[in-house]
Amino acid sequence: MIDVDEVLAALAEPTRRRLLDALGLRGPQTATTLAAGEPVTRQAVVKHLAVLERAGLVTARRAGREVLFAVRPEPLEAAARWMTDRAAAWDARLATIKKIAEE
Amino acid sequence: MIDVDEVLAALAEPTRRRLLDALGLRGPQTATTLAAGEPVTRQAVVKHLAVLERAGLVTARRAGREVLFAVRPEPLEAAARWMTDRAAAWDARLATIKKIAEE
DNA sequence: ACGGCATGCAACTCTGGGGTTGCAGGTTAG
DNA sequence: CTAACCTGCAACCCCAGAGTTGCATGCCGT
Repeated sequence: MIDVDEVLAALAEPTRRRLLDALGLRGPQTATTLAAGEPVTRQAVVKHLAVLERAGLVTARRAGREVLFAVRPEPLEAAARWMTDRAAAWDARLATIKKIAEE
Repeated sequence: MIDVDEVLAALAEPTRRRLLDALGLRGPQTATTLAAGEPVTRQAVVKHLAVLERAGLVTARRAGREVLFAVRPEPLEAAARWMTDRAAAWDARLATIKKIAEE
């Protein structure tokens, strides 16, 4: 369901991370509002939000003439699990190698 | 110490993730060996390894005429913590907003 | 000593994606 | 009704970075 590849690609961008922080800190906002706090155009923000939405990190909700974006924590948690799983696997592997080397 | 920005940027690349998987699965290997299992040149692999090393995800160890690369789990764990922290903060924020809306 | 293999360095190509501008389409407030 | 405001679409610029080729350097085994 959650595509870790897309989540990681989305998080690789500093501007996108700042947008997520802004949404997480000050609650749901529109692209225009977000753009006011960023050094880029509204259009650039819109594109970033599209990437974030594709990764499942934000959801868009229409309210009249404006579109509110809100964060969604699940993909972050999934990506974090993906990482800890790999880290654990590596640790196990390294331990095995060390053990073999000691014999 | 560990720069989450660089870790995320490093993990955003599919080839780099595959290289990490190869190293985590089959243990320390040289750039040449790794390149044999990838659809790209050895030079490309070398560049990727440089990025991974800068992020702290791998370490290089010289052994005679070859250079062995090995994974290092710590940066992954740090990045995972970074994510879960943010996810938790968002959850708290969302709960607060929901509570306010209900009153 | 030398042939073979692995690394190291440099210059070059080219595509993806971040950013911009300009304008058209809706919606709301007054 | 209309002016103001926000969103949506399209075309365009630009550069970082992924990838390549070619060659020089360095280490090993025999």
